[in-house]
Amino acid sequence: MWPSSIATAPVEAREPETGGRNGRAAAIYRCVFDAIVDHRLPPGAKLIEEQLGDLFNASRTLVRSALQALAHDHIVTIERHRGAFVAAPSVADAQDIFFSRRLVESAIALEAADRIGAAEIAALRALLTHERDALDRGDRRAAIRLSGEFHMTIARVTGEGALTRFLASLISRSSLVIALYGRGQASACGHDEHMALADALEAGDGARASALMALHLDHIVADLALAPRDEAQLDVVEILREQLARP
Amino acid sequence: MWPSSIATAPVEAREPETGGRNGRAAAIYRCVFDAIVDHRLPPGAKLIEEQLGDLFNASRTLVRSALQALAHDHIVTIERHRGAFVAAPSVADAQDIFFSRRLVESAIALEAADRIGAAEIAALRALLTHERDALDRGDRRAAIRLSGEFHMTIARVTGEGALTRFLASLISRSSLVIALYGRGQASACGHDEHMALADALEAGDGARASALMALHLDHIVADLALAPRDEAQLDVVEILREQLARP
DNA sequence: TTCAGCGACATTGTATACAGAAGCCGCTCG
DNA sequence: CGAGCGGCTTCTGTATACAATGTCGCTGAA
Repeated sequence: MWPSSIATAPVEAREPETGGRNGRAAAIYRCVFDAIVDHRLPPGAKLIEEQLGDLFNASRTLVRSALQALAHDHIVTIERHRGAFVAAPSVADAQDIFFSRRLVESAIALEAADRIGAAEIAALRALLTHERDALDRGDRRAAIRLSGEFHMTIARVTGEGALTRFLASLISRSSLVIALYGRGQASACGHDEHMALADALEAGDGARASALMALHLDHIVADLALAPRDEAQLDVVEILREQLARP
Repeated sequence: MWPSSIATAPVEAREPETGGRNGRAAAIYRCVFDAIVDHRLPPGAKLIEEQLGDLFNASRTLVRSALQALAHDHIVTIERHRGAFVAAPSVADAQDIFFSRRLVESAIALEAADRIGAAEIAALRALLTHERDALDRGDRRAAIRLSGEFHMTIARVTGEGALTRFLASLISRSSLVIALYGRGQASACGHDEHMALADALEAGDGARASALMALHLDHIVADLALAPRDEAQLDVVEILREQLARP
């Protein structure tokens, strides 16, 4: 009675998740989003409405709309009467992001191992090849993007829906975390683990895939330099506070 | 030990998640949000900007900001040049929402069993008492809200972060699904299962809690009347499509 | 009676104007 | 010479005006 297409139909294919806005605002959203995720706009960078408006030949109205959507995704922070800035996740935020990813992605891996098909395996292998290339030629930017693609490809095996979108949001925030706390090439370098993950998925071994995924994310977070930034300034405050507390 | 006010506290007390907006827009957001989740505004209801603006003594600017935030949460649908409507999740959306909840919440239950403390157990028990009361006096609205609170309380054992917010969003969308597809008292009626869940958590039996959670959510979805609404119209389209495909 | 065409109305999309807050810079005074 | 302060500038917050577009009802003819 009900066509089977319902099961596989994308839950929301049309909307690029800009907060419901259309065309022009979405373009601004996407452009700024890409710039941030690609580390062309660093955390903390100020995003001035009129500036962006001039750049996109749009009024502040549209720019604000895009900025609000970005703020909703925690990619941008809006401070009252101060403006919008590229988000700078705190250490606690970073831990939260990876805690969430660990929980969600290990469950996804378990699920995906049962459902994954040949085409998807092939897609994963292709991504791994590109990732290898990017690492070989030292293209950090591409490596990070491909790593995200890899994780998203696994997630999409379970369908395109709320969960996938949530993970996409976590992955883009991860990019910010890496920009802030990543050191050297460590963070993009789960390449071997990615391969092991693809193997486990291909073997249909959900339990192993799930465990590998958890481990992989643990390693990423372990490789971060999770110390608070702005040490100098923070230290001043801390030192003064300690000084005052002393008898 | 635990103030009873918790029972009536909104699902998401701290951050109204309005896309970073402040004060007035957040108030509009919250008011409309509550009205929708409490089934005072039915799915499909049109939300006219100027109307809401008059109601809140605010200009359309603020109303739009709130509506966009709601749209981002998929509580409201914005159609270009047509306006904003209370979202009416499709059958596929409903399945997606509960698939996501099942995956996330069973993992959360596993985690929470290890971390839950006496105070949190007590909070769960208190919620169950209130839920019992609500069911006894046939207060469907309260029962649904308390059920959501119960799930959120478990989630909060694992911390307050992205994951908790995501679940809050899924739970509010569940409320819409129940409004559309819920039949009788079935959907609010996981009361016994909630109790078993609390027991498992108290016993620290993560595996059992996780399994119970998955089962519980399966039961909720099984109790929905997941048939497409607007059957007449859809049938016409379907029939014509079949007609055309015929040789 | 029904349906197509058309036009007025209602509602949203976008731009802009104005007000208010926060930060900055130079000025003055100790 | 340095610190405190007041005006100025810049940017955001909100309202409103105008343009674009969809909706609905009316009219007229088949």
